[in-house]
Amino acid sequence: MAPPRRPSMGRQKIEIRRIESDEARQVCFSKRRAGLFKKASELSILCGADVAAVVFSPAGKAFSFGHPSVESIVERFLASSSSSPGAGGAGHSSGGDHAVSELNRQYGELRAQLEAEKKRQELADETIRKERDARSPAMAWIDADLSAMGYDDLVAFWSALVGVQAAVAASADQLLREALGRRRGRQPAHLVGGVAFDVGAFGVGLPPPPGFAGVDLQGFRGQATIIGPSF
Amino acid sequence: MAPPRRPSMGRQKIEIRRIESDEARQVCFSKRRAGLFKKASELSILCGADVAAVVFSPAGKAFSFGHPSVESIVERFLASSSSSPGAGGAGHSSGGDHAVSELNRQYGELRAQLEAEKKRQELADETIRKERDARSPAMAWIDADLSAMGYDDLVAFWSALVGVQAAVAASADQLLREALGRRRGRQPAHLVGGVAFDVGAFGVGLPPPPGFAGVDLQGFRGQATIIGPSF
DNA sequence: ATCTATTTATAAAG
DNA sequence: TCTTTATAAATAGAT
Repeated sequence: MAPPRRPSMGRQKIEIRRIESDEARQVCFSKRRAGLFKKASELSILCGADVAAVVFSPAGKAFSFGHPSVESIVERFLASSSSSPGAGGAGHSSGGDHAVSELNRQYGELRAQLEAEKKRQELADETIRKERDARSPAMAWIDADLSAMGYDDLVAFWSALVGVQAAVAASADQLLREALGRRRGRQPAHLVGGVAFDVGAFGVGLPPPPGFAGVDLQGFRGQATIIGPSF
Repeated sequence: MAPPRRPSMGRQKIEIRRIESDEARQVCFSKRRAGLFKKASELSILCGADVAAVVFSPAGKAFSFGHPSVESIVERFLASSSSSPGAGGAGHSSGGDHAVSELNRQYGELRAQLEAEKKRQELADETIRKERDARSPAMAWIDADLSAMGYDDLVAFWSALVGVQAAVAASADQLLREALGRRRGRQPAHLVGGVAFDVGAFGVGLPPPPGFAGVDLQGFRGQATIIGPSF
């Protein structure tokens, strides 16, 4: 039986030297240009750095990425390296048909830049979406770094929990009342003037319900996260 | 026999968003700046392209790579983008005027699109920043949509809160024990074998502490948000 | 700075 | 230029 030939030889190691084949070079240029801009974008986002990258294809077509913009970075760069005053504007005479190719160059460059922006945009939108999802799904039950809290913080947190419990109780009470009120009958005597959802009925000492029972705090160095059932 | 502990957890996946830790951000910046410049260099060699990359660290320090030189690329870039396309006029005979004006039209369109994208981007970034600020201030104490919860949900939530309180109590207890243990003296008799942070000491019926007292649930149609003191 | 386990980037091929 | 696949390269986390 013939060895089931791999559908691809996968990525092969290549020497870093000029690619001779025109086509292969063009393909590589496209891929790596995109890769470079992606890296530049990631660097700017991850580290809050200002980054600009400008690439001229062998054919003379310009592509660029810049955050916040190529111009601002270039300006800053020139200003900071102003030590050589002579570097300024070599008088270049704009040649005849040069204008058209120039226009083409700018067009291609803009298009590339726009693509980069769109990618960035998608990332931002994705981030917003994710964060919103993470926040609401009915409730991010609790996400506290207990191990990092000092005693005072813990006491404060405790107090807050008590407050929240009161709110929950009140809400449940309201719900019960409404439900009971909808039935025509008179309300049970033991509810009149009281709360239907008795706060006192749940002792603090009660064992936590399944799923919340074991909150291992010992040896927990990161976030102590307690996730409740998804509503 | 102990599992032969991995000497490293290896590279972990990370979200592409600002690294909060100053140190981690600095380390990442160094590594990725080097990576970016290497990629730029490879692109220029493999494809015979002219490439420039300029990076400003968050601290404002400039780094750059350029082939053949940053200045030459920048100059070329500025020359390309300074003149409004088509304005350069020089009488070039090639290509009909129609092609040029069409190119101009597309160019303008793209430029407008790009600007729109950038505005959009700023908005998105702003949104993310705001939402993160709003969320983190040590902890978004509780952010639950109580009014949307059914009775069962409320009961479940209540149970969760009880569980969290137990965790908080245990954490506080641990803290107290450690604090007491560090003093050389014998531990007070009333603590031996018990919990230093007495769960029972805080009745559920306690009035909520200032700032948590009034959680108006009646007539609340959106999210019931309770924000605690900033730690 | 150095070392790994992994994630990413990308060379080949379709 | 997209997609897929296999593999080289980059790099997050820890030391």
